[in-house]
Amino acid sequence: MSLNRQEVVRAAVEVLDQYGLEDLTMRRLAGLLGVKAGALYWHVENKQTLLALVSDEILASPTGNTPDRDVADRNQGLAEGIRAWAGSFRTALLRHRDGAELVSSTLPVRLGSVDPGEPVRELLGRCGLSGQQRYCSRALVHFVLGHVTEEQTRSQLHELGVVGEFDARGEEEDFDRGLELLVTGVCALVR
Amino acid sequence: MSLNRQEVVRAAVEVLDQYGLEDLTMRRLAGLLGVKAGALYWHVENKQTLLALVSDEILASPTGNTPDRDVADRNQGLAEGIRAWAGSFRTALLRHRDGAELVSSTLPVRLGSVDPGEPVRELLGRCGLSGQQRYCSRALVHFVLGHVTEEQTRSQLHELGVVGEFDARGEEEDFDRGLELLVTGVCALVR
DNA sequence: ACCTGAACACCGTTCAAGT
DNA sequence: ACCTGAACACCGTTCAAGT
Repeated sequence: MSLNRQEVVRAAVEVLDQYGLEDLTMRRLAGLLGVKAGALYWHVENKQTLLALVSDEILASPTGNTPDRDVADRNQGLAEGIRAWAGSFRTALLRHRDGAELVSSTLPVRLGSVDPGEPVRELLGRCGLSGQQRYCSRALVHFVLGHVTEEQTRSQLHELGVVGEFDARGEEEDFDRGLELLVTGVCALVR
Repeated sequence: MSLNRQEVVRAAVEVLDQYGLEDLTMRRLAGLLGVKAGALYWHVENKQTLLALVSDEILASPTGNTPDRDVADRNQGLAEGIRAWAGSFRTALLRHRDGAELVSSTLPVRLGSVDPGEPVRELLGRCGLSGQQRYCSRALVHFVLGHVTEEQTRSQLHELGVVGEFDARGEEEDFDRGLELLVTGVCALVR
């Protein structure tokens, strides 16, 4: 029974969840798969593309946070659409240890095939903001990734006993209120 | 003539600018200083704190972008104050190769002593938004770091001939317009 | 087709021992 | 006080050779 790309990626997600991004090494992954490190290079070109595949897996997983399909068709719909997108994006990242850091590191390299900003650009297009899609989606994606990266880093530092408090409720509040700043800004663009 | 902490940090900034964050290794840094790698541990406790010191150096450097002192005292002053802060923050990051990535990685660990969000919290306080300081400054810092990280990564990929176009003018436009979304959102909080 | 063995060129960090 | 030498326990990647 031989390996294939999918199994390698799924095992990588397991290593990520158990040991974190820092300890997601080719040798450790090979160990979990009962194989030597060199064998992995038959299935993936290098570590960077493997990380891009893991990133795609994280972003492609459904979150149960999907918006009502027909809510998003005017101004109130724009705000709700952005909130729903941001919520499910954040949820997807939080599902895996170091999810936000991994996606952040992998995104600008453009090796992955899933673009988390795509749904929000589509939404903006439907709301008559075709000329504002690029910079609005960039701002929104950066906000979510930055916020969740900080959340996950702090929660891990807390678990290691390094830092004082970690208030999950407060983190979500800050996320929602910070997002609302962008929602207000985007909605103000609509005539 | 023996080394000291300051010289180590300054040499680290040189290595960063010439070789990038990935190649800022203790061995390479030691080489530049004419010393063996182990010697560095007499001056800094470990690599992570060294990176925090480098991050502080980057953030502490003046940018010539400082705002007019007495513009920032009402609503128009709030918007202008945020723009000035964001501009000088971005400029400081752009002064060094991988500046944004370094600061991002170092910030949540809280080993550094310079907090880039501090000036903006002070500004918000002066404008009657004391209850909104934390989440507003977080959103602003995440936006700037995320945007500049993407700018620097893309510009490097472009130099390596990996990716198509890199339009510095367009990047700055996206930055300004994205920032304006947050400026609008923050200003809407003022009664 | 898929994997092993073994190497190459690196890492960060520690620590006895030197001066 | 400050640094060397040498080691420890790792990395990602390549590639002849095996099956």
